[in-house]
Amino acid sequence: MNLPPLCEAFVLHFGEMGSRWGINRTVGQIYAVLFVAEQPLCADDIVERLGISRSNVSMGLKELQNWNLLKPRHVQGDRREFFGTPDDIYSIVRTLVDERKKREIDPTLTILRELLMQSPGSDAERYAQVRLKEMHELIELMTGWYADVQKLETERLIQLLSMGSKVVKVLEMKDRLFALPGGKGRRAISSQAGG
Amino acid sequence: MNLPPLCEAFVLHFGEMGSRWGINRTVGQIYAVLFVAEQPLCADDIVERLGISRSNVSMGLKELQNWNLLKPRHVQGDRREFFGTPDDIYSIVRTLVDERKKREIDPTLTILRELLMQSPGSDAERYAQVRLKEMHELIELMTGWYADVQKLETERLIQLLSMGSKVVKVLEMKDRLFALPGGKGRRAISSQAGG
DNA sequence: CTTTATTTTCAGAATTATCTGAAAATTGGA
DNA sequence: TCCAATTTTCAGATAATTCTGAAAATAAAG
Repeated sequence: MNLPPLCEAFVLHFGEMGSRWGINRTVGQIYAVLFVAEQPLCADDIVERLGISRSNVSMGLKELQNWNLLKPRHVQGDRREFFGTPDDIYSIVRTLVDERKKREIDPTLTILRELLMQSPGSDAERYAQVRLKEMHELIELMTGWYADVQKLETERLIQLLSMGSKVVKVLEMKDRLFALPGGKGRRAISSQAGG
Repeated sequence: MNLPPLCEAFVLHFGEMGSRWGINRTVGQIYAVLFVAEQPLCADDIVERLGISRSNVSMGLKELQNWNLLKPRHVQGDRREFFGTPDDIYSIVRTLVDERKKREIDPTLTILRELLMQSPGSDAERYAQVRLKEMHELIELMTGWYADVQKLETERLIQLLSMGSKVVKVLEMKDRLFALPGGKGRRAISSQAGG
């Protein structure tokens, strides 16, 4: 590997992590190299830095492009194609989450809905549906939260995440301030939650 | 596979998804079988349902236990060990997130901190540190949010997730109500966010 | 159209992960 | 203690994946 020690350490770790997330180690390393590179790189730059075959780099770049994780760049007077990663790290995370959702969560929700439509043919199936319904509701809750929060501009998102659970305190305060007689103010939330 | 069609469809899908998340397909299937089973199962029950070898089941169960994902159960007058999954699906997700954090996020934070302590020996390393710092701050923001939110009881968590970005509206309202002259009320949040 | 730089494809090699059966270890009861 | 039931281990077999080099495809420049 032909990289400064600091970069190499990061690239190795990132590749390792990638392989635990269902991403090919090499693809993770290619992404890491691009992430810490000040300038966009072409395929041969990556070959040189990682010491892997040109064809391997080609396939890796293709995969990363399928994930919308790369920014293609052109260098004046150079026929080769260069790639970089988005400057805004939040946009990287958004892309990652969106793509994983599309590939993994959405198909899972589809299957769960299909299975919940079926009429159970036995006690075993009836009980399985109870569990599948719980799972379906949980996934919907989490994806709903993400879909909503995703619309926020980054600064607002940071604000929200920084608050953490303190938000709940604010909600309680809001409830106290605006509660109608009989606690009507909270019912809208509870009904969404309960399922 | 010796399962009712509905269960089989779920088990197959879950195994497939598992393999995209760095979990062995068979381990995913074992978990899925336990998840939809009304009663705890012993290893041989799983052998029968999945049609895989006894030793494979043994290793799979061991791995799931390392992830704290199983509840060992005992059946009166039976020497065999039985396993189930927690009834509360929220506790399952908490365990999953905790374990992944422990195995993947925490070591990553450690490495990032180490690399950020080093004095850069070149422009390339100097720039890499800029990017690594961005990544470190983002991960700290997200894990901080999780650590905080994790403490909430499930009902509160559901409430918070159901609100999604509407929380921001409530925050804005709070700011307007309690802002000190000169906007002092928001500074605590902005400083955490900006880095 | 031809040439040449560059990228992509893909069959087979190399590597890695997974699975199995047989043997060893463990455990609870007699 | 011994025995029998059960679980775990692990070396080798099997299967899946990743990687490579060579050839094909593509595309810009002449």
